[in-house]
Amino acid sequence: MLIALDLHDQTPIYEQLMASIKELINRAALRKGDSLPTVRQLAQDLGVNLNTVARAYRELAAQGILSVRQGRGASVASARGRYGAAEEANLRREIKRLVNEALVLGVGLEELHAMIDAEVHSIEEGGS
Amino acid sequence: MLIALDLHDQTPIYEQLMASIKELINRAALRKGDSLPTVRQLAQDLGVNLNTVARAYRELAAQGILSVRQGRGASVASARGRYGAAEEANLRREIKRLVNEALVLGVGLEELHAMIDAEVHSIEEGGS
Amino acid sequence: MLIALDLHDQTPIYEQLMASIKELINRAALRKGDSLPTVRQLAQDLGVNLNTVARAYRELAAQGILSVRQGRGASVASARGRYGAAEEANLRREIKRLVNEALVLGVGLEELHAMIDAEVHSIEEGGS
Amino acid sequence: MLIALDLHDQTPIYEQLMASIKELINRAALRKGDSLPTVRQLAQDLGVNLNTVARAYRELAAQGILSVRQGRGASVASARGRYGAAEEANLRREIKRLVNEALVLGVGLEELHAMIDAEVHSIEEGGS
DNA sequence: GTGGTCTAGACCACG
DNA sequence: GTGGTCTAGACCACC
Repeated sequence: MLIALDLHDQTPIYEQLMASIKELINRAALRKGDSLPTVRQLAQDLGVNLNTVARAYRELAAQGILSVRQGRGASVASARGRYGAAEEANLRREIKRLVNEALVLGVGLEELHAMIDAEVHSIEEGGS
Repeated sequence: MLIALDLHDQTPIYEQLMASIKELINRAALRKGDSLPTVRQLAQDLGVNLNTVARAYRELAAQGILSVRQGRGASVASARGRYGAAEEANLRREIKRLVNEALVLGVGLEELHAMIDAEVHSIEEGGS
Repeated sequence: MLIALDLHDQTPIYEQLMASIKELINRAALRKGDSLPTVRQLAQDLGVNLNTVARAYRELAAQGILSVRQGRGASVASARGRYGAAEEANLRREIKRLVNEALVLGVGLEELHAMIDAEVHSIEEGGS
Repeated sequence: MLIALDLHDQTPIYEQLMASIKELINRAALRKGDSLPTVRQLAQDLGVNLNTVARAYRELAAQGILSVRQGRGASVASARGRYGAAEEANLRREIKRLVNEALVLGVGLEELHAMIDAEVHSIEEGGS
């Protein structure tokens, strides 16, 4: 459960936390059914407020990624329905944004694909 | 100069504006040296605050994409150096985020590449 | 006595249990005077905490649906008075909530009635 | 903009707020594109904390019902996509719960339909 | 001046 | 002991 937050980064802490947990799931450091640290524990470990962690857990639960229940802690949801229209639209928006960002920087299509592959491999191999 | 802002989207307007201008450059609707509308003009056309447009121009200039000179308006920078370390780090961060988002949604690597290609083609052919 | 709990659902387990027992009564799988499993038995079968089952039984008894006697276990109350003001107020509150939820989703009045009929039929025919 | 909260009710204030806003929309007291009070204003009017109102707005925005943007306040979303699978599943769950609640109370199907119609009419005519 | 985020700390519901 | 809710108050990003 190694999670690193960058407090200098301007993206909200709860979003960084959500991204980190998603990454842990993708690299199988967290598997379906696994329990996550308690809100209070993780908050203390990371040096952030309890509510910040709670919000991350809550939103991940709303996305169907975590299963959070009162008195029982949080765990990785054991099954997921296919993503909904909202999620797909959001993903396409991010892709569009990324592509334009890359092209205007002079990063070509092939180079972009290569960077993505590199990132995927880094995730699958457990590197950070 | 067709720019469409999505007021439902919760990304800041100035960022949407920056993305739109980058897209126009990528699809060659704006070429190197071309002039952009004045801040006041574009703000009025889009119905947004003057400061919002000014910020978009300013940040694009900081990225070396636009050239703004006092009293001469803004234009597409005629030449660009290779992107710097900050831009590359930023691009990699966005890639990492996108990849984790896709994987956790159940979108596989190949599907992701396909979605990117589709987006690139849509840009190159001038579709929105 | 087939009771299925959905651990993904975020409604409290004791409430799910109460709803399940009510459903069993409505579809006549449990008839007036029938005995229910002991708290310990049901808790073990469902893999939930003993207090959770106890609370469900206790609240159902408070609603006049179950009859619990010390040392004799729980059974379906053999007769019920007409529902009280508290129950009716509660039902109306739930209806109000449901109607607003449906309308704002774009589910019209007729569609809502149809969904209710479908649910009732599913219960009467013993399907889950 | 008359919103009444019941602080004795055990349902969370932010959920009561969400329900109230949905009701105002359904009875056309709030129409598409209309602005809502600022978070601070409404919090003060209702005598609740700013964060409580902010959460209600945020979750309504996540449901596509409100459009909330930094620096511009909140407004009723002018258009909604068809509800997703999650919303429909949730609605069906609430219906199932309501039906079992009614039947076990001795409220028959016709009576239930009548209560729903009464509620809808009360909403459409602007009564509370 | 708008909403967004974060903190600190309290109390409650659930298991 | 778990997560959920609420409050009070601060600071920041955006328009």
